[in-house]
Amino acid sequence: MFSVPTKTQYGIRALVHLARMEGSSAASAEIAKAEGIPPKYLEGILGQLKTAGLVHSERGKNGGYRLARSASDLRMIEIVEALEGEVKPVGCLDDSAVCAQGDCCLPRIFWVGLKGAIDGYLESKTLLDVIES
Amino acid sequence: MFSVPTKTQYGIRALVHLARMEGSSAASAEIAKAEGIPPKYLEGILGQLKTAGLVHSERGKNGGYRLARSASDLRMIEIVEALEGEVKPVGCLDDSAVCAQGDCCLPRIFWVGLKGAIDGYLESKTLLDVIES
DNA sequence: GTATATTCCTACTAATTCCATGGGAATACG
DNA sequence: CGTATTCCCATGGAATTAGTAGGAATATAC
Ligand code: FES
Ligand code: FES
Repeated sequence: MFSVPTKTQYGIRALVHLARMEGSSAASAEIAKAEGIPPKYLEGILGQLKTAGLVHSERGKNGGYRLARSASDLRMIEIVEALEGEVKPVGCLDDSAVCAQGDCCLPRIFWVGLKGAIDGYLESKTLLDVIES
Repeated sequence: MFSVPTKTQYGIRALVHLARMEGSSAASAEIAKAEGIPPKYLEGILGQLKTAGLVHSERGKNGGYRLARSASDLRMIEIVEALEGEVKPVGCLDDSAVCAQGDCCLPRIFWVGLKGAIDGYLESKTLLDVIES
């Protein structure tokens, strides 16, 4: 239950790798080899992280990726949301017209609480916390 | 991200329904109709809940299902685990020989923490809490 | 300016998991 | 016996996830 897609696991491992480079950049293929991630797959993952503004990239020879901010300023929830979208246990979180209960569905309140518990944890941790734990 | 399978949503709705019956039993088809759940699918779900010991059943005419315990003594984590298995964000939670980091993988500590946050919430809530929220 | 290393883009395939449905056997009641 | 119900097993379709493939664009080095 609640298994995390490989995409997110790979993404975090890649960012951990970058965070340890102390500002210098690393090529996608280099990270892939070091971390045991399928190279072509990682390219796409880093692309998503770039779109979200979490990493910067330079192309051409000697190009590569580096963190857009310091690891201490990068919350884990940003990474998760960049790769998989918002935490949303059930589709009806916003949409109250779905369920038999109609207006005030009891289970929904429970799910909202679960989202809060997960979001709270992910917001409380930074990439630096992960590296130094 | 972290979407909950319909099976679990249906299972919880069914248990909420049973909890409101004040001890008397309800047939699977009856619950399915009232809650808008595919009838044949619900049969299987209730079967799992029975195997886990959360509900009792009687078959034959006038048979049906009822809660095995009072709603206040039924933790939500028991329901989730009965239907989907243990909360396990990544496959390598136990198994330390998976990742490139080898022995002490940093991301793993992060995932263990996430499991703790989710489990903590699910353990803190009972079926009665859901009904009375 | 040519060779090379790299990101970037789009499309495709393969594998896995999720979501049910179907048919009927076993059981209980009256 | 007839009916209502749980129970068991197998199957199929849909959706999501995981990974591949090929090559265009761009920067550097010589
Ligand atoms: S609105 Fe989501 S379960 Fe009722
Ligand atoms: S052991 Fe799970 S990511 Fe390293």
